[in-house]
Amino acid sequence: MRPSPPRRPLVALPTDASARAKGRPRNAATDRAILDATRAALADLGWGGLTMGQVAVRAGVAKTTVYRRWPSKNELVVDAVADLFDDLEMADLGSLRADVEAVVHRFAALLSRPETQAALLALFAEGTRDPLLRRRIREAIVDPQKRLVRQGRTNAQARGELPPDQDEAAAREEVDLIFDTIAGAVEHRILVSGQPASESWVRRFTTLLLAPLSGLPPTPEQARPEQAGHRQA
Amino acid sequence: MRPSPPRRPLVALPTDASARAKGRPRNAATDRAILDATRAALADLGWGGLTMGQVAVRAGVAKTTVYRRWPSKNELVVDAVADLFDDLEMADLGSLRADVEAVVHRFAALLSRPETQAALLALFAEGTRDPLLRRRIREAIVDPQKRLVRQGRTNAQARGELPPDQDEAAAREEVDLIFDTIAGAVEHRILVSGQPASESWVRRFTTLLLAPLSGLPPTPEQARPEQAGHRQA
Amino acid sequence: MRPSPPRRPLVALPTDASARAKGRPRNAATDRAILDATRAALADLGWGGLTMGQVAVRAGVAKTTVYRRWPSKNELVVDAVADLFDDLEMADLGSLRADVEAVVHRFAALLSRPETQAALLALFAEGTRDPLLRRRIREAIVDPQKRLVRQGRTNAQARGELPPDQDEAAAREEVDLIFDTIAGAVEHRILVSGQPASESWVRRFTTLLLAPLSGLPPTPEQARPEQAGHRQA
Amino acid sequence: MRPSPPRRPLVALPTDASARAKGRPRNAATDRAILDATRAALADLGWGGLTMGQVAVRAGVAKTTVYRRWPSKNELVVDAVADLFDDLEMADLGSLRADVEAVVHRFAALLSRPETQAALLALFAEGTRDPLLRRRIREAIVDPQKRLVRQGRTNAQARGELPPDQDEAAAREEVDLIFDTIAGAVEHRILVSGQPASESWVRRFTTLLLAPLSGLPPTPEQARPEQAGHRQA
DNA sequence: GGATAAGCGAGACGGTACGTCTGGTCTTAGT
DNA sequence: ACTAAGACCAGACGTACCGTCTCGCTTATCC
Repeated sequence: MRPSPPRRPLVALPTDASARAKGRPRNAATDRAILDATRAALADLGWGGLTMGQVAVRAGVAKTTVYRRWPSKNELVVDAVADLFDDLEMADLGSLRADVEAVVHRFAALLSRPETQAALLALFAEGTRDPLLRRRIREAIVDPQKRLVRQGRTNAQARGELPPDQDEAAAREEVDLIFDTIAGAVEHRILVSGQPASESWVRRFTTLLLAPLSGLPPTPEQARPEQAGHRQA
Repeated sequence: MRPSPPRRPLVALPTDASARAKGRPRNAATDRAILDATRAALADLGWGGLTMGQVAVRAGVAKTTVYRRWPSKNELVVDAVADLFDDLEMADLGSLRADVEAVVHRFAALLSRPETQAALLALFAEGTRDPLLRRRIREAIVDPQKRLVRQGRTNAQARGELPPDQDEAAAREEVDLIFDTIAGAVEHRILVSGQPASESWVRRFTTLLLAPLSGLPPTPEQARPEQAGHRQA
Repeated sequence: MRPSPPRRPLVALPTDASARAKGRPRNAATDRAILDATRAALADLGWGGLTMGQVAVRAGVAKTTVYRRWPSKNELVVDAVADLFDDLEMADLGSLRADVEAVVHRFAALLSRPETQAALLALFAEGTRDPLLRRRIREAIVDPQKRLVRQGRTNAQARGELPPDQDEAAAREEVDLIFDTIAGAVEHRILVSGQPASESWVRRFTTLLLAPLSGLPPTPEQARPEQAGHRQA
Repeated sequence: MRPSPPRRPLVALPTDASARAKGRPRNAATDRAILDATRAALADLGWGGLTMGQVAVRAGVAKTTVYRRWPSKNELVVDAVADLFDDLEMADLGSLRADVEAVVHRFAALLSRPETQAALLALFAEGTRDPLLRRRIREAIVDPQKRLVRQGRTNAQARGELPPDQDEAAAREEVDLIFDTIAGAVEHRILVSGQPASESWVRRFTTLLLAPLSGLPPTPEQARPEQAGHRQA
């Protein structure tokens, strides 16, 4: 759960624990209720149908109380959705391929939830116009996922499947590339093409991703029709 | 430009040239004016700021006239944006790598236009809830791009860079995978991460895509720190 | 009923009967419904409880429709209340005293209606700050009453009870004085002191008003305890 | 300044000097600050613009503090305005006419102050619906003025200009009539008609009021155009 | 060439949500 | 007990668009 600082939810919050806030303190349970209501409303009504008033009603709270904590629908949804992404974790299953497949599956599962579907692209679309929102999205939603890529990399390096980083900047670019490719492909597959990230699709996609790692074709049982000597266009 | 049938712009349009419409015919220039106004408004105001009323005003046309031709903002924007994608073409530059890089560049250029940025993700987001809209998006925007992948494949097969298709279904799955990967990665890079698809990024991404094609490392100048010696391991 | 011109309800309305209004014409019945709803709401809820939303609901009309015709509560109430004053008429009962008593009674009756009570003073209070509103109140509500004084005067002059006007300006000042005195006294009696304008009170008040007309005491049956023998002292 | 009882400013205030209040005593200066702030805000913003919050801010005091002392805007304004009326006093200038003119002038001067204008009619309007408020207005504002009429009467009786009261009830009715007439006429002149109570107007109005006292026309220099034998309609 | 029919512009209309404001109550900490 | 500060609920505010409708007018084809 994103914290909900007294006045400026977007900036760094020193919250000088010493400086006790004046006046009546905010009800912490209200934050949870609002975020839950937001997710429920998103799943029910979609992005377009989501209104601050609806959220307030569902949370059993006055509209002003919602606005006091989140200045707009965008910020609110960022936080509501970010919660969903907090659960993502990198598995360490003993091989890079297994780890990648696992994370792709988890990401796909997340994108299949109605509240995520309703919110994610709409949020990205808004972020396109509003740099502040984009930054917030990045911090709350995108970067935590990027962390997974980094961690998977580190794990693989520890196992000797990948060489250690030599150039810091190059490593970062590599992570960005891998990340954009994974996230973009899965999102496009599920949200735009509207097809599920099936077992087989995930296997093929992982094969594509890992191809640079070996001059050899992947192990036979994963390589299906497309593998015969040439893999793709 | 999408044609604009008298009543049902979404379904097949017989337009039995024989059955001449009764009453006063529609002004064809109005279609163009509306679509242009839509794109301009998108670039200026973004998806959220775009309203049918604004479009009408900018097109110098009555609101009813817009509604008569497009039943809603969604449909209107699909058509307005689809026009932009009509220009995409597959180059035939003599090598698969060159062709891929070229098409990625063109796609990236398209996604950098303000009207595309404002519209594309928002449209996809709406499509998430409305299957009809999703189908329409697919037909008008996504599939034409998929065609590029198919064509690039065919070209490469003609050159001998790729083997001929053996299994129809497998080939289709292959195309889908490649397409989702390219489209998703570029969209994510530009629209979500907010970074340009630089020369270098495109090169590295293409290398990733084409890796399965060879047990050999890519040409030296593209091979940078991150893979040195490990591609073949 | 105050007319309700298409856009500027406050200014003179040429309404070049020739220049047919563009667009869909307003529904005339809606004007009536709104004004009726306003009076009903005033009587039920008082000035403070009256909201544009309530009026709209009671009139079975959208809030925007109310705002389209009257820009604010003030203007709306002016018109709604003005209707009530349209009924006031000067009787011609054969004597100035009878005429005055009749008009005072009618005015008092008007001020006893709940909708008038709720509205009149509140309206005057607002007029205190807003010169435009004051002018509008004067035109729609106050002046029509002043007309009664003038007409009563004319009638009395015709009967020979009053001498003809000699000085125009003086006559106007005289009318103003009489009018402010009558209106003010009745309003204060009913609305501030909260006591009814009883038969007896009206008689005594009329006596006070007409005293300057004669050096003689008023007719005996009206002269009651409070003046017996002392008027002439 | 109205005293400010610990809890119930509306009811009788025993303030048993013996019964010392528990806890921290109220700051008496705060009462003054709040009432001053109320008058200032009234003059600046008018009745409609006046809010408890505004008053609190201007008085440099917490909203709760205001509410603790005055349960609502109405009560607060009654007290704030009542202060203004405390200054009214009956002069004793040697003749009834002079006394009446003097008191009318003072009353008119009071009604010309912005804070009075903003408050008085609005208060009366509210009183129309709320009997408790009406009573409070009467006690705090209206009755003190009525006292002036009584006192003027007594003075005039002492001088022999008026006969002594014979019937208690009749005298009271007489006072009420005179009072409603004076107060009403001046209020209407200034607040509704929006014209000043000029020297000349006051003279003519006084003449009207005093006419019953003599069968003779008033002294020549006061009797202006309108006096020639007949005074008015 | 007059009937018929649709296109078109203008604006009324009933709705819904907006984001803000105020009122009045409450809940804290500090005096 | 009191003040100051601010959270909180409730609900009105006036505005913006929505998508539909009702007009008067125009512009075509068809009989």
